[in-house]
Formats: sequence, C-alpha cells, structure tokens
Amino acid sequence: MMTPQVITPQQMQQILQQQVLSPQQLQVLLQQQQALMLQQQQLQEFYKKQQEQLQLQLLQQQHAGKQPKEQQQVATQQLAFQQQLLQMQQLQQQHLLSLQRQGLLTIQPGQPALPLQPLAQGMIPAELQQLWKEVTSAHTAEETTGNNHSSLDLTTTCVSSSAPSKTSLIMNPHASTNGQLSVHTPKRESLSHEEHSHSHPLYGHGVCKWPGCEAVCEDFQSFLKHLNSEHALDDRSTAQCRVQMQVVQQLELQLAKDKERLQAMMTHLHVKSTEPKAAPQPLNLVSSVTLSKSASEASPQSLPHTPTTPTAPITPVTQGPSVITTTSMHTVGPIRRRYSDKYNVPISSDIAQNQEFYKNAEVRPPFTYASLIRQAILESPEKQLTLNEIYNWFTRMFAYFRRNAATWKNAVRHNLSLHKCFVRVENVKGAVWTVDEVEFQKRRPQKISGNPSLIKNMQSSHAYCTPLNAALQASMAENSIPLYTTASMGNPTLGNLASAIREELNGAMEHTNSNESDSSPGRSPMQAVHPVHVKEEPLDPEEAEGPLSLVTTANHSPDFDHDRDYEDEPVNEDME
DNA sequence: GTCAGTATAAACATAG
DNA sequence: TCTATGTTTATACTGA
Repeated sequence: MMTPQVITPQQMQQILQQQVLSPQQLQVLLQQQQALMLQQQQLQEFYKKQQEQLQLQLLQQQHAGKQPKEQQQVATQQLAFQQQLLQMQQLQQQHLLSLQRQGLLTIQPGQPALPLQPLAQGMIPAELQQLWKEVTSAHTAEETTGNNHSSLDLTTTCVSSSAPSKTSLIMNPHASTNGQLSVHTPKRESLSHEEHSHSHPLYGHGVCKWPGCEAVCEDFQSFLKHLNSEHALDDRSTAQCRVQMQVVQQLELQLAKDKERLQAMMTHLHVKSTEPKAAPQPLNLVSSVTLSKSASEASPQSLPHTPTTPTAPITPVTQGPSVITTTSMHTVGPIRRRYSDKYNVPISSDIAQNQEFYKNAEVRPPFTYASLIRQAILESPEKQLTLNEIYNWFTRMFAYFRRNAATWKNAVRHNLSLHKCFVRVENVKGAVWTVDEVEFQKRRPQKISGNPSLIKNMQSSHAYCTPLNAALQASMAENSIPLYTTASMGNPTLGNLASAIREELNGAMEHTNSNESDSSPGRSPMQAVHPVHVKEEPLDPEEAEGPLSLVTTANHSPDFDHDRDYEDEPVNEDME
C-alpha cells in the first residue's frame, strides 16, 4: 500500500515542522548538490555548444543549399541531446528523492541547495538561513557564468523539476499550471496591486517573508521599499524564486502521489467491503466513508465531513455504497452490532489509531456504548468522570456524537445505570462514574463463542487473557483489524495487532501488579471514595480473587482533559 | 425458538 | 419551573 518512493505525510510534516538537518548533513547535501549542479552545467554547456554548432551547420547548409533531409538529421540529433539532458535531470530528481527518503529533507534538483529554507519560512534557525543565503548567492554566481543567456530564464528550473510537469513547462514556461509562477509576480508586475491591499503574501507581522530574509519592516511602505531594493529582479532573487517553485512543485507532486495512494487505499477497502459476507468487520465502516469520500473526490473541500455537515451519519454496518439518509436511518432501523466489540479489538488502540478519523468523519464508532463509556472513563487521569465529562468525551472524540445528542446521551445514561460495571461514586465535585473492570470483563467473554480453545482459556486462566486471545483470534481469523490507520500506515494489520497485544498485556500486567484484591490499598483512585450507589449483585468470592482491573493505560494522557471543548457547542438536534 | 447483549425510546424521580 | 442527572421499563434487533 505504501509507495516507497514517496515521503509519507508524517515525514513531510516532520520536515515542515522541524529542521532536523545538522550542519554536517547540510554540508554533505550541499556537496552532493553541487556535484549534481556541475554535471548539469556541463551538460548544459555541452548542449549549448551543440546548439551553436547546429546553428553554424544550418547556416552553412543554407549557404551550400543542402537538402532538408540532412537538416532533419541534425534536428533529430538536437532532440537527442535534449532528451539526454532531460534524462540527466531526471536522474538528479531521483537522486534527490532518495535523499528525501533517507530523511535528509527536500533538496530540489538543479537548484541552489537548501530548499528547506522556503519550506520552513519563519521557522528556520538563523544558522540555516545564513547558510541558505551563502549558498544561494554562490550558486547564482555559478549559474550566471554557466548559463549566460540570463539566469532569469525560469525554463531551466522547470526543466529540472519534477517529471510530470516537465514537458508542459518546457514548452510554456509561463504556463500558470498549479500556480507555480505566481511566486514570480509579486515583485514587479503585481506589486502595484499589492500596494493597495496590505495583505501581501511576502509581508506579515512586520517582517519580510521573502525566503531567507525576515527583515523587519515597520510598515507596509518600508516593506515595499525593502522589497524593491533587496529583492529586485536579479540573479539571486530569481534563484530563490526557482527554489520556491521547486518546493511548491515538490509539494504538489507529493500531494498528488498521496492522493493517488489514498484513492488506491479506498478502492482496496471498498472492494473488500463489498465482498459477500467477508467477515463483518470495521472495514465496512470505512467503505461507507470511502464511498462518500470517493464520490466527492473531485471536490476536496467537501471532505472530510465537518461536524456541522448536515449529512446523515454513516454507520459501520452499512453494506454497499448507499449513503444513509436521516430518514432511511430510521426506516431501516437501528444498527445493533458493534463489530469491534464482538471481536474484542481493543477499543483504546482502535480509537487511538483512528482518532483523527473518528473526530472528523461522522462515522459511528464500532463499539458499544458501554465500551465507549468505559474507554472515556479509563482515559481520564482519575479514572472517573462526571456524566457531563463523559458526554464531552463522546463529542470530542467522535464527530458522530455531535448530533442527535438527546438520543445518545439518553443511551449513555441508560448504559451507566443499567450496567453493573459502571459505578457511581459521590465525589467532592459531585457524582462521578467509574468502571468496575471485573464486571466489565465478566460480560465480554460471553460474546466469544465457537472456539473451544478460547473458551477453555477463558475459563481456566486469568481474565486478562481473554481480550488478548480474542484479539489474536480475531486477527488470525480475519486477518484484518484496522479500519483506518493514520499512525501505522505501513503494515496496519500487524501494527494494530502488535499494539493490541502490547496494550492488553500492559494493562493486564499493570493490573496484576497493582491490584491484588478489592481491598488492596493500591487500587485505583476510584476505590478511595465510597460508592454511594452500588448496583445489585455483589461480587462473588471467586470474582474477588481474579484480577480486578484491566485498566489499559496506552492512551492515557494527563493533558487530555478538554472537557469543555464542546460543552457550549450547540448540538445539532435536527433529527426529530 | 430461546437467551443474552445491545440500542433506542420514553416515563418518571430527584436535585440544584 | 427548568434542566441535568439518574433509574427503570418496554420494545426491537442480532447472533450464538
């Protein structure tokens, strides 16, 4: 699924966010880059000489009245040279891509090195900026000597840029495809326009945002002065412009590749989900999203669904491409099954890995209310939440729960009251809800039937083995756990499985270490306070012997308490 | 067909 | 009185 040729979005982000290059690495890169530049220049010179020769020959031929056939031959020869040049530049491109893959940042082919500079406008360390300036000026000098028909010729840049756009750019260097060349304009042509609107893209926060500049300009007028004086149309500016173009092109190329990859993923998942009865799994969930997303692929601005999008929520068990409408949701009937629950896919790891997805897509999470409530509680620092905090967790974590609040909130309350695993505790700040893991785990094994070894395991061994075995079982049986992995794109299945195992083991081990019995002083904070209301059916003695908590800690983050995030957000109650 | 688990809806009680 | 919270009941669906 991964295209090894491509920088992952994560890497890209890393590149954009932090400059990881050490001066040594930069130096190496620079050397490599310069070597490449040299090669290219040699080629270009060679090509120029050939051109001159060609001109000469043509002149001679014209004088001598030679046949056009020979002219054609010469023209072909010229074409061959051009192709050779292109190949050379492609090689450069590949080389640089490989550098990227090594994590050495984006260096644009045939360009003054250090394209990282424009990549990180405003963030780059001063040291790097200085380096950038030096190298840029050095290179522009080189270019001027090597290419005397004007360094302003952006065609050269375009030729050496990414392969797909090469041809068109050669043919028409001023083609505004992808808007690359717009970078070039603000200096002179569009300056007069920009003067009127003080929202110059090169000016912000009193600083010149010309790549590598960052000169402080008190007002817009002084900025314009600075722009005209410091960034006039000269070799240096042009070179910088080229670099910026390269960066943009590179990013666009990257975007295109990622889009393609996304499309392939979606297609792949969709195909899987439409297979007849192919082991019910959360993939269904994705396929539904896939369809809605694929349908709107042409207009990216329409996705992902924003919480306020009035479209109907997509439910995990929807088979096929139909997008459920509000009404069909009701006529078809409620969705009963939560697949991940069934197969004991660890909810925390699923949520963690698909967090962004759940947050943005109005997709019903494939877990029961009870599981979700438990997860919300366990994620909290104190392992206890008020009802309102549980609500907030739901809305914060799942776009799906940002609508129909009355329905699901009722369900939450209902679940809290109904299930013995949820214990209400009177706290200083009011009533909070906690999880009785024994109770929670008690009810889960019942769902895993049909596998004698598993059942045997459950009966004979500690309770904490259950989720692990179940997860393993499910994974092996289905060979497909994850639904949408943002974190582990490489091998999601194995990745998820591994993390699931780790998580469950960690939780179990942690529990066994800390909670030996109900009366253990090491028990979680919730035990420190007395439950005001404990539901019926006190624990059996044998239950008391088992592990009391399978609290998973994998996703626990102390700073996760943004309970008020959605508190004041008006919940869309438009569905009767 | 039965049963357990779950979802949904709704009625009701209670506290602030 | 209103609202949030909590409890309970009823009904329907699903999968074992």
